[in-house]
Amino acid sequence: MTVVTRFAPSPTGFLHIGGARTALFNWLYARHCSGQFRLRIEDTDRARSTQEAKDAILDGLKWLELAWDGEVVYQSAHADRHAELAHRLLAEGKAYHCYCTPEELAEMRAQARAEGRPALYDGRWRDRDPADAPKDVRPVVRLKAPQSGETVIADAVQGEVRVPNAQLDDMILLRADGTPTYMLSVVVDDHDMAVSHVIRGDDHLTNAFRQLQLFRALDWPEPTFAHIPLIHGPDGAKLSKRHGALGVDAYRDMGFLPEAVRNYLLRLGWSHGDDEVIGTEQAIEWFDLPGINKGAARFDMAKLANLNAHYLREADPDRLVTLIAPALETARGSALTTEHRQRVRAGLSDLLQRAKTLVELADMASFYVLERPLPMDDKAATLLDPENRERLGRLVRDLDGLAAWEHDALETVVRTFADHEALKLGKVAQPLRAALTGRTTSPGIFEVMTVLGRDETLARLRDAAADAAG
RNA sequence: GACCCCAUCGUCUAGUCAGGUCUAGGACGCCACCCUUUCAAGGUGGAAACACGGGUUCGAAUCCCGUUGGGGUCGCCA
Repeated sequence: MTVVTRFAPSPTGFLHIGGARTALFNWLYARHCSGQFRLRIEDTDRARSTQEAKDAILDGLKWLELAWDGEVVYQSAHADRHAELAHRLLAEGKAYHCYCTPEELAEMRAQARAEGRPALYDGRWRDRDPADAPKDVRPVVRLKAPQSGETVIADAVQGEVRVPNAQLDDMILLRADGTPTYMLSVVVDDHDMAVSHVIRGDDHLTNAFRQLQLFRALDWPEPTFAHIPLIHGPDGAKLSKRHGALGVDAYRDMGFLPEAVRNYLLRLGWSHGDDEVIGTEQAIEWFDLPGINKGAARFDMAKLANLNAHYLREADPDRLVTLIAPALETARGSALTTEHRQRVRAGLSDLLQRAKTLVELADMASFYVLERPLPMDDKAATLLDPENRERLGRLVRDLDGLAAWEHDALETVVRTFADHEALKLGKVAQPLRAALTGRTTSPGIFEVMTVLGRDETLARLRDAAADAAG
């Protein structure tokens, strides 16, 4: 049997982090089984579905590099097919018309609740004579679900879960206006798309029982269900916008790499022994449904950042330069020259030991491409007092005479200079750093001088020294 | 309220199904020290958990029951 999984979001908002994980698990499982990963947009609620949301979902999946197989299926396109099956059920006596008004239903629920009973439809039109039908009410179509016994799901993640059928009422298949409901559409589409494994958030677990009843009424083979736990916020409550229910685009903007997000999401609720860093190929090989935990996991930005730092260091340097180039151009206010790119490229490995995100990387790299005179942050400006500026002026003369502009030679000159001034190296290195980078923290100062090159280094130092004179 | 699910360091988790090898392992974060021109990175070390109560058993983190806590679902939404 070919494994077919699907990711089926409703286009009512962005692709949030929980949805991204659901998509990842479906993608991974399909790849692991050499099967198919399909994408279906559940846009049957036309009032709430938007084009922006559809674009955001597609863009999010592309950014995460979770490619789907075949064409995107839009559920709304199959409404006729869905309705047709409801009519088939009606003709077979497996469904019936219900003439309850919304008000009547609300009253029914309120009363059931008040009496401590489950808030369900009581099936009052199930076996009633159609001749009783009121002329002024358009009926909905409900499934004639089993009333006794229990429905059992052998869930690949949750295990065997059973619910008494008395807890499940006759769900609506077709609304009063004749359009299909989600419950009907999902089952028909999953069948028509030959979906073999339904992997989704466990907020759908209770829906699964009703869907199973529908599959049976239709005499269709049942898919395997796998309900994965939801992701919670750091405080244990449902993930909200406040702590991470952001669109995946927000994570991209925060400077995370898609491979890092994938690895993080994979480890959230799934594990393979003590392995933490799991690349995509490895993930495809190892991923399986039984490894998924049943409990909800909390989202932890610090761990994502740690993983991101790891993938940043493993990433192709040229790719990183390309990724941070826009931010660097914004910082300097104009396009980057080839020399700028080369400088950033040369300084990258050192920068990478300090950055956890692309945003941090771009920020730390900015001094390599900024135009003179270099802007100084407060601490750097304070450090460059008249005494230190004059000292830098003297250092420029020693540096200017240097034959080879290399790391070790530069270090020798600066150390010797510090000795002559009877200072510890740090007393010279810090002002030097301020003059060269505009900040008090940066990669190793000799590394900076090497990457900046003789001309730019001396020019920046003269800028600082000149201020002492003026 | 009804139904369903879950419960190991602050967090993600290994171990649970097939009880002993667990004075409970790893990772992130945190703390200390080392390294050091700053900040990091790196190295070394450390604090930190089986929710609680009953059983079953020679023996329970592991099995059973209960309690508590958390989550999910109860729409002519998806």
